Amino acid sequence: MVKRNKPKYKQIIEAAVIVIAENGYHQAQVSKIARQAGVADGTIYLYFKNKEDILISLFQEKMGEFITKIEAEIEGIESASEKLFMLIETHLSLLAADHQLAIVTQLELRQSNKELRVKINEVLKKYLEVIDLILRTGMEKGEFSKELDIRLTRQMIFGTLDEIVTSWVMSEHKYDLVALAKNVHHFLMNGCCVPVSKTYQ
Amino acid sequence: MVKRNKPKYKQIIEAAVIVIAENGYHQAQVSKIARQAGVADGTIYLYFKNKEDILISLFQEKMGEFITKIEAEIEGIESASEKLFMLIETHLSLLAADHQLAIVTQLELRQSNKELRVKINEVLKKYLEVIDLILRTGMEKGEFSKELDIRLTRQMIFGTLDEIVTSWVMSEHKYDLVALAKNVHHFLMNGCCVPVSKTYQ
Amino acid sequence: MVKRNKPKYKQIIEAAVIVIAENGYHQAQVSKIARQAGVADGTIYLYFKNKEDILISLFQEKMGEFITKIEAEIEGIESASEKLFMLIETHLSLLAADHQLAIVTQLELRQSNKELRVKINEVLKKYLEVIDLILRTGMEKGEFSKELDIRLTRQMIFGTLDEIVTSWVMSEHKYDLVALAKNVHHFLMNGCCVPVSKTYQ
Amino acid sequence: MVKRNKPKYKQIIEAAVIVIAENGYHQAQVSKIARQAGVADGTIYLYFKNKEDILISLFQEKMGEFITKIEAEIEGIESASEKLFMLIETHLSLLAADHQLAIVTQLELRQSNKELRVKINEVLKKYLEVIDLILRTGMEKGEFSKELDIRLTRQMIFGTLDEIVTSWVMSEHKYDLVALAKNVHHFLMNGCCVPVSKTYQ
DNA sequence: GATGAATGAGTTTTCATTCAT
DNA sequence: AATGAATGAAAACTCATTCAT
Repeated sequence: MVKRNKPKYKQIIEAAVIVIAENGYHQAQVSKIARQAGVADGTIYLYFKNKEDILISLFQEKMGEFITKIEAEIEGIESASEKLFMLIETHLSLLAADHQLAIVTQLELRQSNKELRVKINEVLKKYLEVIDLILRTGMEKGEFSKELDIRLTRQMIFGTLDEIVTSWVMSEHKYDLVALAKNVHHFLMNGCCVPVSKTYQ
Repeated sequence: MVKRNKPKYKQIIEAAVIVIAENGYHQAQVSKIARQAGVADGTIYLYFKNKEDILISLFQEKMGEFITKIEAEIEGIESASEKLFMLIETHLSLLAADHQLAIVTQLELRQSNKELRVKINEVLKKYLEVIDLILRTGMEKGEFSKELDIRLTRQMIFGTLDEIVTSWVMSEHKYDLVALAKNVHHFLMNGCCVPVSKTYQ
Repeated sequence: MVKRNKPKYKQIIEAAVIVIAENGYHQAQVSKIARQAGVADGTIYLYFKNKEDILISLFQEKMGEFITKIEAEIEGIESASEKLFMLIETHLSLLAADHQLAIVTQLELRQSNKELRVKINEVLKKYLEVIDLILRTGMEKGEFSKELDIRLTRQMIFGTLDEIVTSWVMSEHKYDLVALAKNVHHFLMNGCCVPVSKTYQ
Repeated sequence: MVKRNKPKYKQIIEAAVIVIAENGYHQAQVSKIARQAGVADGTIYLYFKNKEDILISLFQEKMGEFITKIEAEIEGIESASEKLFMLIETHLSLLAADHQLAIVTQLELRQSNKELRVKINEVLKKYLEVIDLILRTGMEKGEFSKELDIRLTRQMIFGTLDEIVTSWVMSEHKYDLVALAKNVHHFLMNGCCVPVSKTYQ
């Protein structure tokens, strides 16, 4: 049985989310996480190589669930545009539903050192590939412009979503994040210019 | 004469940019910055209240120049769309032209604690207001959709630019950042959908 | 088991006495105390909140023993005058027997900041209460003048003893401190005037 | 003209008294004293060798005045006992009349390092000699017991006075210090025992 | 497997003093 | 005589990680 499936593994990760959300990245000492998890400091090191490993594992676990859920949601959908809408809505819903996780991923984990963020980016790649797939599908189906620069478009979609969620977290969740999905989708599909075609309709 | 205008003030800030870019945020000790600036450790504290104050001042100075230059570029332009293009191109140009500054603002300063980042965000607001102004102008002139949610659109534009520059920095400046301006502008104006109107024209 | 009873607690306090006596208050760095105690610097902070806490605890422990011993010595004695003599002799004996402690309490700890000295004074209060008790007993028994101002008399007795010990420490323990007890007691009982009564004897 | 007589010399010493009384010994930086004195930091060093020299000079000047005044008060007095009373009363009066000076000499200057306190003790010697002289006079005149140990008695008198004033300063001058003179004198003359002789009178 | 006491490296900041003007 | 900008040495404390039990 691998460590990943033992109860204390998840227990420690959940404790880390809570401790980081409540105390901030720099005040999330290993001993605090251990206390929150109800284990001894040393026990942490039976499940994780070091502190950084807790954070990477946290991100992997949470991002894994995140991607799985999004893929499940968009699976049966035909239209690329609708797939994109569902990705946006699920992205916003999942983070709106878990304030602590949102704080940890949008604010706190970004304070980690460059090394850790490189590893986080590797985990993120899987999510970016989901976006890429939607884009390629849309281009093949003629829904999206054939001239899209995939990498650039993916960066813009991800950057857009990320900034929106971060702003929402920094505003202390004052407004309804999910309600923005429709507008976000419309912007990503049509930009901010006046829809010329419609004026001729 | 205020400290801000004394030569050592700027000298220390330039030293901080170099030291942070080369060593990373967490390895940028005050003594290293002092050595780079060619002053004694204690001299730093004649110009800055504490280490955090160096970083905030750095961001204020650089962001101030950044905004001033962008405002100068877009000033005489009539069309909001062209203003937006110029903002994008200048944003990318300025950071492409100063690799060290790009590393510091896109990667290193984000590792700072929440307190510092809150202060950084206050400085950022002035830039976001420039974007807002372009959006409002464009809406009034009929160039941009009248239904734009200003806050949301501004977040998407800034999030897009920020993610593009960050990706470019993390790729270690492997490609031409400024060359992306045209595509970015097109995406922000038209989104990723097939330009329906044009097919009917 | 509370920290106070763990062996390292006392070990660190004894180390602090030695280091302060040998190096002086301002040269008694935490790392020096740790080295003398045979523990790591960090271990100090498992037993003491901060450096000041070491010094307060040192004073509390030593003053606690001091008072306990004096109370034990004077307990069975009937006469208030003899109680006072025993207090004087024990006070001088205990400090004469521990040169290092005498240096620390008479000279070095007085260099501490006001905050620490306020806390030291709180500990001292318990000793002053022992003096008060002797004075009240003596007044009730008719041994001491009924017109004594308790607070003032206590201050004079303590001030006398303190100055004598301090002078002895500053003289670098050149003479026999305990031998002074008899004269000190006589002075405190009779003052410096000619014993009028005796002239009539 | 020696420095001692130049106006800035006294000006700096007065500034030091004020700054130390208001801020405490450890918060009395040279630059603060300079500002209070209305001179530049560097000017201090035209009048004093170093910071310690300010403090020693302060003590010398103030103690000099102190001794001069006390000597003037006791000069014409015949009786040693009355001389002693006048010394006590003047000692208490002078410090009661200058709260700032009392704080500085009783509390703040004692935080200085051992080296400085050794020099302070040298200045104190002159005062102790005044006490010694009274004692010797009294012994010669038959007012004081012929068996007095001069050094010890002087220590007890000084220790008594010092402790009384220190207690008063620490109580934040809550009671009338000078009013205690009579009782203090009576105690120093007769001790705390019941005046046996008088009962026979 | 679990514990938790012990370790020790590493950095910001203050402030007395100097000296060119 | 007076200035005040510049200097640079020095120390408390935290916390990730280990390892004997």
